Amino acid sequence: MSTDHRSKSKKLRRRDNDDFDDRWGDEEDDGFEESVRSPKRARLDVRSPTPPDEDADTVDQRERMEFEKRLKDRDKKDSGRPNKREQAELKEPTASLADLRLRSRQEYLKKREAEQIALLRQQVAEEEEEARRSKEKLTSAELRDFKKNKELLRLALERQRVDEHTDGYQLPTDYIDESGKISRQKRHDALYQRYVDRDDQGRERYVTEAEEWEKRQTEMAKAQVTAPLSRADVNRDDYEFVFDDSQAVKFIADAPLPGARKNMTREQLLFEERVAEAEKKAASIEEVRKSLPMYQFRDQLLQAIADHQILVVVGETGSGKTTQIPQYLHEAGYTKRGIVACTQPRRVAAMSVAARVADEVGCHLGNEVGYSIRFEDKTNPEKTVIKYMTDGMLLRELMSEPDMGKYSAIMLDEAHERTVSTDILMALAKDVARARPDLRLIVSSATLDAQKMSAYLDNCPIFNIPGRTFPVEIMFTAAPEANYLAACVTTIFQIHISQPLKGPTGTSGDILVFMTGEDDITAAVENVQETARKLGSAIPELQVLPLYASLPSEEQAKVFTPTPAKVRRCIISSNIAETSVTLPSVNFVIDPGFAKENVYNPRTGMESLVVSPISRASANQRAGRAGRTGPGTCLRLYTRHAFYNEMEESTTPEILRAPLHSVLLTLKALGVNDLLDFDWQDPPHQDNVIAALSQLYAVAFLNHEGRLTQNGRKAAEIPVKPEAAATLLASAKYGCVDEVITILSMLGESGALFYRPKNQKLQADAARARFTVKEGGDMTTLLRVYQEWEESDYSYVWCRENFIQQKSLNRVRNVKEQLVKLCDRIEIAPSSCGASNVGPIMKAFAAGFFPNAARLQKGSSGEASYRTVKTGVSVAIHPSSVLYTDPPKWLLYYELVMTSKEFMRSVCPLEPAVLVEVAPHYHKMKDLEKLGMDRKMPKETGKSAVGSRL
DNA sequence: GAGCACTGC
Repeated sequence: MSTDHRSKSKKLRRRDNDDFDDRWGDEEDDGFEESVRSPKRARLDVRSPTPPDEDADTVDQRERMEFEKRLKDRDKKDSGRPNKREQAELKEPTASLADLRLRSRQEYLKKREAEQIALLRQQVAEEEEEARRSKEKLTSAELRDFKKNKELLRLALERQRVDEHTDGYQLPTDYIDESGKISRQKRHDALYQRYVDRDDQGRERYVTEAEEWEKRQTEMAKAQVTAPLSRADVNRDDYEFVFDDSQAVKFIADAPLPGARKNMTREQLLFEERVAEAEKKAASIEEVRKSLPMYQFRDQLLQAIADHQILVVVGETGSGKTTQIPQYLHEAGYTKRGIVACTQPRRVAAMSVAARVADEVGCHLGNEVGYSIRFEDKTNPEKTVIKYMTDGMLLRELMSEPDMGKYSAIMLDEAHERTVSTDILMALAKDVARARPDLRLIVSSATLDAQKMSAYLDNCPIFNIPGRTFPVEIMFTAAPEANYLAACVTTIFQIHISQPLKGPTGTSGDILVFMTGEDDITAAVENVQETARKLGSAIPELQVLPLYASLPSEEQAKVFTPTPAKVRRCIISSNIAETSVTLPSVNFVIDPGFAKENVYNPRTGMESLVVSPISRASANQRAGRAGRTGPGTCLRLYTRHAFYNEMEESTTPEILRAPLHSVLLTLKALGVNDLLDFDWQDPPHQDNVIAALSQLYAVAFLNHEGRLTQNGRKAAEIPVKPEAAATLLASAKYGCVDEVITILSMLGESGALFYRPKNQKLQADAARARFTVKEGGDMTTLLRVYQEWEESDYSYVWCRENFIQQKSLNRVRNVKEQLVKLCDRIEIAPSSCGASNVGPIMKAFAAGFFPNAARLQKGSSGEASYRTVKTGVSVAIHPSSVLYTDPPKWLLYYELVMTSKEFMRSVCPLEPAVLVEVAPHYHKMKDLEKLGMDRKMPKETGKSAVGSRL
């Protein structure tokens, strides 16, 4: 086709592969149609070569081709105005693609409605039964719920009846003419009004939605194609990028990730899955529980737990360990002696698993089975016997109850993820177990780490439970890929073109691509969309969706909707899809082998996000995401050699990468005094421990013996970083507790607070500038944002108008409420200094953040450069700060981050005299004066250099 | 004039 197109596609070209593996993109000259289902293709397709939905596909294809032929014929005939008969025919809604899609959607909705009503009916029946059984025990809230459901069911049934009588749709009265009949003409006019177009001679012609779409796409692609593309028209030369064999990424198959269903033929797998599905539908909860791989090991497991105080359980995904083990312990009577706790690294996991187990046990969530996470405690002290909780929550509980007295068994789930909290809990629980022989500790781990975990836990036995996942075929590239973004895009289309839309067992053939961050994800999404657009109707529709944590919720929700029929979905995601989010319809995973990792430098106190290669454990976790609902394929954009020789076995535990201030304070509060000799699974670097300890000493949370002071004990209760806790404690003295609490809550979210849509950057910046309160820098500006939101009565509209993420502000509100409650507990009296009174607030911040002081460097041309007082590191104000354009001589920073360079994020101005006043043990006026003087230039010049920037 | 992977209290 056009050279223009060719040159564009060259951007995506990476290297010429002489020996091309015919598993991918081996088009012969037998045309596109053939190649899609060629027997050769079936080699990659380890499952059935003829998918079960083939018939539907062919029918649709035929309809589509017929439709396209009709369109073409009509275009040819269209030299004169169509006669009446033709016109009528054209106006008749033919089975256009849009119509088909709409119809299938409607059918789907209808089916779904029926299902929902059936569910609701069942629920109401159950509730009525329960109400009969236990009238006096039900709370009024429950009764209200029951009543609501009943009403909902009544309305739904009523609506259904209306539908039955009126053929589903009602036309507005406008479409009914004077005689009371439905006017066909009027209706057609309305339907096609939008699509009336004029040809070059100014004659009217009707354009369907599909045509219009094609036209738009063709124009946008600037392709020199005049007729709409159809499969038959595709000239392979035009689409070099997709069809040129030399451009395809070459993959080599590796031994598949076995899954639990190894050694099964395709037919067996198919059969198994059908059986499983049938079971799921028919079986009662009890039967489902018995069908889990766990069940046949129940007695053995309970015996092992009875015999051994500590046990490592290796339960693969889908084994049901998280839901079943606590129930088994309950059934075996452990809950008579105390609560069975199960920790999770994530809040959603704790909530959803608890809900599931409550369902299985047959109780209301929050009674016998409950969960406890930050901001939400859904347990009942008298009733709850199985408690799911986040690891951090259990750690916090231990501060007031170090012997874990109320628990009879503790299960640390997902311990292989090695969060700081799980690591510390493991060490503490191991210790407590020595003193409490009745306590049972179960640690769940992945296969890879089980040995190490067991060695750490006094060589306790390892209990293996098989999982229920499908095998995943692993492919490596033959040679390293230089540009992983381009390689991803190429691979996506290799899959899309060569693989059937549906998996062999009827599961969806969706693609999941792992990218490092928002930027890459956006770029990849645009690239894939652009390429798909150029190909037009030559390929099946490809729906591309991004997924990452800071994406607005409504955008995120899209990936959880069912993939439409005849469409392949391609989700381009950050690491969020590795553990936090499960996408069941994924059959192909593309793994470039990178992720962003947080690196902390204890010497400078600087954090940075670095793109680094992932570990083998991570890579296998990613691959496993392709085998949730059926056998899958994982395409790794790195070589087998790199996998085994260049990648680490497992991800560096968080404790080796994170700042330790808060962790050490927590440990001290738990009574651990000798930190360097603490029984770490992986001891943190000494530099880091020492840096953290000296910081805690500086804010007087530790005394010279390294013991917790009274303030330190209070600070350990406050879930913010130690400098912030010190600020909060100091605010009582300066009478600005309320303001400081608000600011500290805001600072935690300040990064994700403002959003700047690409097309409204100026408006967003203007809205943001409106909040600026220069005297107190970012701190008072944040205060003002919160206060205005509060005044708007926490309005959603207000957030939208000011380009602020409401999700973030809601979190701020939660944190603030929690801090207020905590202040009451640790006896900090509420006080307020008034919004316009910046002085006390600045003093409180200086009292907590005094180690984070920086001095403007003079003589530096261009951008204002600072030097940190304590470490002498060269840093700059982050451009998102309100002080960026007006840098003060002295300032305090909340945190240091390294991105494109070293930045201070969230800063406030500072008087050096205040620094000496609040921290005389740390800062001496003499030293500060020395810093303020410049060797080369007199003081005045420095000042005017700043002044000239205004 | 920059930009934030993901959790958790």
